[in-house]
Amino acid sequence: MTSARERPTLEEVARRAGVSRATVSRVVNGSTTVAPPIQEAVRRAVRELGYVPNLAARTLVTQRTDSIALVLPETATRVFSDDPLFPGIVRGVSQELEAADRQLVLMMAGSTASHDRIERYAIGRHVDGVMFASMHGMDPLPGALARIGMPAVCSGRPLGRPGVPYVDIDHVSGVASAVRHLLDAGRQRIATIAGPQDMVAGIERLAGYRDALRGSDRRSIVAVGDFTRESGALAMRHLLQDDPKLDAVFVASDLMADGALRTLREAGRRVPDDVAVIGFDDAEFARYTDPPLTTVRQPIIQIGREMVRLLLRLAEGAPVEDSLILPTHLVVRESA
Amino acid sequence: MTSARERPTLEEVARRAGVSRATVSRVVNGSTTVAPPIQEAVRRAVRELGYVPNLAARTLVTQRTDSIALVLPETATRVFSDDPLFPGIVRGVSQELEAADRQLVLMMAGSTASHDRIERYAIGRHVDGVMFASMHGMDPLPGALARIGMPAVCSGRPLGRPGVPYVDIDHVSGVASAVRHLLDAGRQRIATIAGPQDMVAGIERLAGYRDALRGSDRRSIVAVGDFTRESGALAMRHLLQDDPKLDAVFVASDLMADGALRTLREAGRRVPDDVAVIGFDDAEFARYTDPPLTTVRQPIIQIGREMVRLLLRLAEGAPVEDSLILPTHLVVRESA
DNA sequence: TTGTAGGCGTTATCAA
DNA sequence: TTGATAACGCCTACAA
Repeated sequence: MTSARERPTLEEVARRAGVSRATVSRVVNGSTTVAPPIQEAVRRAVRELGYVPNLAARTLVTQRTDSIALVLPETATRVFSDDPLFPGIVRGVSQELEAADRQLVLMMAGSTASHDRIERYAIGRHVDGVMFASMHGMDPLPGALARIGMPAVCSGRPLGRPGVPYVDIDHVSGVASAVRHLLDAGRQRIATIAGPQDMVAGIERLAGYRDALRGSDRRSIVAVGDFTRESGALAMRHLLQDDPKLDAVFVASDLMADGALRTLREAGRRVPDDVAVIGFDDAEFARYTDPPLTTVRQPIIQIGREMVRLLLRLAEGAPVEDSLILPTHLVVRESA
Repeated sequence: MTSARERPTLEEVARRAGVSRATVSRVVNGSTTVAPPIQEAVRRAVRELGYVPNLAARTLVTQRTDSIALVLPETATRVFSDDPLFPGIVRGVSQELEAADRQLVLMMAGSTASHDRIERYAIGRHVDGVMFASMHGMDPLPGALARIGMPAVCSGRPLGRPGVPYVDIDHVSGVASAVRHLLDAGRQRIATIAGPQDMVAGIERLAGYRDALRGSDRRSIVAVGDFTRESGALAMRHLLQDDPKLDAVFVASDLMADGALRTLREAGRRVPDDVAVIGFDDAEFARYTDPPLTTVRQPIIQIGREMVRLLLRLAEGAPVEDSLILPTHLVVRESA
């Protein structure tokens, strides 16, 4: 109904305030070298006209957009499902970006088409940098972006040659602390439910489990899930079939651990009396499972924050380390 | 390590292909009025140089960005919590946007600062249009955007004077079907757990409940939550104190209904024998509650899709209706 | 301290 | 069918 289609430009503000475009630009961008009365006049003109800078024009000359993309190569459904890692990362990223007055652009890429569109978006310089999380397989995009000078960082070591800086946790030592806890408790048959083997978190935690068991005389008992609750429940059923006498299981994510807990309950096993269970992540809900879950905590919010720091330094041309590995620690509750 | 900092421009592609900038532009944008051999030469140059158009420059002249924002005035934590409405909206929006080859920019605005940044972002024309969902109170932003010619639509009727087109459901008739179901079953004391009264969904569903009860001789018994599971559990406790003999409760969201179910269980009430429970939304998990939840289904994915359709038509200057109201229907399971 | 002028990389309007 | 050329709106030397 209302129109006022045309948006005012610097030019018009300048005319109204009786100064040049340059002066208006200075005021708008907070330069201090403008006489106070003129500043005031300009500000009034800005207010009266409702002037807001055209970001495209500004970007064209400054070569920056002040916005940063976070790419999650997952469908919206999966991103918003109850996996607590996504909110954690997004929170950390948001906090740090807010502090730097940058805009977060969240992009989900569940399909090839959307993956391509994101590529064009980033290469087209709609954003100043790109962060990746939850990567599967060997995605060439981070490396490709880095190669053409677009700042990029990953959460989790990229598979293949890194090519871009990344923030990750020490999966192996995290898992080691969990397995050691089980060994110390005298558990004899320690199984694992591993994560998907196309993701670095899935791969490394399984490797960590194997490493940790090597020193003992226990053999490894493995089932593989995909980090969802359902896959955890299913994997637990398989483990129970493979070795009905198992007395402990290290699960590579809390969500899968929750599924495993359900299966154990249905199978009549008591936790931790018959079977000890340890998860990974220390998700919010881990405190409320039945029984409360012993788990390896990873500082997920901090991971998000560190990604941003890394990226911003990268973007301003500062030297950055190739990787940042954050520590984990075991949170002992009642399930083991 | 690698550099190749400078990105190739149209100019360089033109030089390499031995044609003018205009011709390159035509090829890049798929104009058919270019001779095949020249097209081929240009394409090769594009490939060899790894040319990708600078979006800011393009936007500056075309006045469009091909990306659309979805604003959720909530913190990341809340958006990613288990409320099934967010994923539903995002899925619907994504699907429709993908079909239109537009980029989705998801923006969360839990704080005033981020709300302001989003305002600048939108007014600065970083996007071609803005969709709002989960609005609280009387947010002036949608109306403000519309007034300056930025296409905007809402999910849920905006409080106050609309000012922008919106997609919503028929809350009142949805609630009516639920309450009628309870009345038909002979329930005598029908309570409600309402949603937050700064959101239109909270307000209208409560009004619907009151309307529906008016015809009968039942009195209304009301507690208010904020659409979270915890608030539902708490509100149910209050209702039980207010009227220990209540035999039915209509809950304004499935998440709150789940909380209410838990409270009822803890209080030793059988559902639906002692107390019938009806929710609203038909979330995924409503099928798996104990007992499975009778609920009012709203077509959440379709809401997302319709918002996009409305917005795209608005953006191309086509006439659009002021609002689109989608139907709901009662899904009867075991809780009522 | 303020203004002038050039240029950022495209698209679009003309002529040729 | 192709090529100059003028915008698009802004920032930033540089000059005054």
